[in-house]
Amino acid sequence: MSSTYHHGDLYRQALEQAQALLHEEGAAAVTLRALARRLRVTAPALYRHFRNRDSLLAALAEHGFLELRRQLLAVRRDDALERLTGIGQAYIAFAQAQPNLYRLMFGGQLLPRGAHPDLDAAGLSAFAVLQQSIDDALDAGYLNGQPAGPLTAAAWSLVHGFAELTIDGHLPDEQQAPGLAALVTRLLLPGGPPSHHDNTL
Amino acid sequence: MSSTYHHGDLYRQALEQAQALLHEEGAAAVTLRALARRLRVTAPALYRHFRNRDSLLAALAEHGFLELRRQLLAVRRDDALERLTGIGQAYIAFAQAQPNLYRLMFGGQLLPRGAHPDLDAAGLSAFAVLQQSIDDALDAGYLNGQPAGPLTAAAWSLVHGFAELTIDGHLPDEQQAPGLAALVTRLLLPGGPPSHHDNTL
DNA sequence: GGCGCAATGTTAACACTGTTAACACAGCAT
DNA sequence: ATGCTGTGTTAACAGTGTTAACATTGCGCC
Repeated sequence: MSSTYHHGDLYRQALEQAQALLHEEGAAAVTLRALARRLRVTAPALYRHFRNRDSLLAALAEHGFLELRRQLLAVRRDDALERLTGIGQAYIAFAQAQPNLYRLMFGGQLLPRGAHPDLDAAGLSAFAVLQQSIDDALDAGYLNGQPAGPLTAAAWSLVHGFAELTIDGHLPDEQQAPGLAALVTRLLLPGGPPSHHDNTL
Repeated sequence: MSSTYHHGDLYRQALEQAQALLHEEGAAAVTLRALARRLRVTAPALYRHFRNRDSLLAALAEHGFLELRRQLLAVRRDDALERLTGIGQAYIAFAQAQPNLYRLMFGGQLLPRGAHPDLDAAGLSAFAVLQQSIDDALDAGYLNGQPAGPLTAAAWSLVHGFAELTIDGHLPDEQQAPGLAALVTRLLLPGGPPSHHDNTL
């Protein structure tokens, strides 16, 4: 009827408004009908652009992983070890700035893996940044040459766990001071360059 | 009409079947109507025993925290440091054995904190076990006398993060070998007590 | 320019969900 | 026995994802 029968730009605007909904009210509020209302469009219109609701959520999470990767890549330090801790802090800052997005990315709502290949790929590409920075730190002689695999798993576990516990309010308030993030990311590391360590494979 | 108009035992059976549903199909499948069907009861009957669906989920999560606490308390070792790593591994084992329950407990679906006081209390009581074991390790001269607060935050972050990443399949498969859990829980720790010379207590 | 097709919207409908109000039965205390 | 309280049922409402059928538009093509 009017000039707006064809929205013309619905996919992009849907993603934007869905992001807004997610950020403001959480994943449960990202409902196809609510989203449609915001866009002044009927709900089935969204099915022209998303296979279903899960697929919309997966797109949001995928964007989240790409943005996380971007923010991790933006961390530049001369020293490899400082860059590693900087990346850890950037990771935690990302989660704390967008808790609802972060919960969607890791909340296990989009499992099983493989259901959304693009999402899996985006997640891996973010993970790769962390992995690379650990490899770099090892190459620079840090971390006592511990095996890279477990080291990466431990580092990611630490920042991911800390991020989740803080945004969910599971840690006492005093422990959420900004400085603690820095401290925690450093705790993993041995005090300095090569000293003896009795962990072995 | 029949002898089963009054079910007599609905609260307990509802919790049991809800646990089963959660374990088998995840939190999204724990629906009041599905639960009612399993119990051969109509959905509104459940409202005599639970304020609403969230409150049922909170009860499940609360039981989860109490069971987790029980399993952590069951870890007994002579050495304080060994007990600490044992607790870390028990924590991870709990999450891996009941991933859907663990995700409910930490998925942020039951926020904000304060909405379910009993749940918060149960969570704290589980956390307290970990905290106590760290205090004990510090008292025994381990962990280089680092400040207990950040140390606890880091330890919990590590095990929680590792648990979540593995149950969600975010870590490469090879890194999920059973031994890795042990290795990761140990990575946090300095090589041992400051030195091997005077380890009194 | 006009035509037809593909893209993209709408309407109507179904099955499912949480939730509430009104009603019905059971058992226990008086 | 009588009535009260606990616990279940029935009926209904609003909101959700999703699909089928239909309507409109814009663009390529003659």
